[in-house]
Amino acid sequence: METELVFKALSDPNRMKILNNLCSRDCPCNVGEVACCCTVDLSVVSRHLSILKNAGIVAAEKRGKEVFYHVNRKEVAALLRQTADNIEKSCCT
Amino acid sequence: METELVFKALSDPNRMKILNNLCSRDCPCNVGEVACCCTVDLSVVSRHLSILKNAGIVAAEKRGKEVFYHVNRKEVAALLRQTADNIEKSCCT
DNA sequence: TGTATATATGCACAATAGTGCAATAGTAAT
DNA sequence: ATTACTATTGCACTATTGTGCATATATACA
Repeated sequence: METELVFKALSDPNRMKILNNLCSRDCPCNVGEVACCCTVDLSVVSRHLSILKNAGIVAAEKRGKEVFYHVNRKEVAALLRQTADNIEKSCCT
Repeated sequence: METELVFKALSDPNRMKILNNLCSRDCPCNVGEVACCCTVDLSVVSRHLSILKNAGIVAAEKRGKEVFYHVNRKEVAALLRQTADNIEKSCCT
């Protein structure tokens, strides 16, 4: 999980909406459900999810014809806290 | 201090280098010292610093003809920890 | 005043990233 | 096999962003 990829992934408004949407749910949800939170095309949401997945922020699980996404809560939180610690100390990587 | 601005600011490799450089120092330093860490033009570094400042990540203080920058360590760390908490709970804003 | 130094900004250009539409791949049911 | 549905990808287009050079601004000093 690379810090810079994570920050890059979190730097787009629609991806933040998507992440918020995913975070607010208890269960994984499919692309259609994720897409409800923003007005862009479903294909765009799919791409954003792929970026978030590539950054390690979310994970995907295929079930039938649907793909269910959920947030890697612990991992993302840990990375952010680690970065916070580093910034308070000396370096930020 | 807006979360999205902060993440956007942290999503560029040169700005991360700059932040690392600034973080690794005890004292504020001027643009020239900051610029040592990356190969881009000094004017580019100046712009990156302005983006970081605009995001609230660093602060500037003018002394004579130089401008000294330092990291707002506590504030940035607090924001990252807050975001981490939110992600672990329900929403991510 | 003139000159040197430090930083910021205007401008043009290249590279990157976000978007919508159409087409494709994969799966399930008829 | 065909149809219906979900998700992804190719493509073209637009918008945004990073960059270097030249110029401007600000300060200090001779």
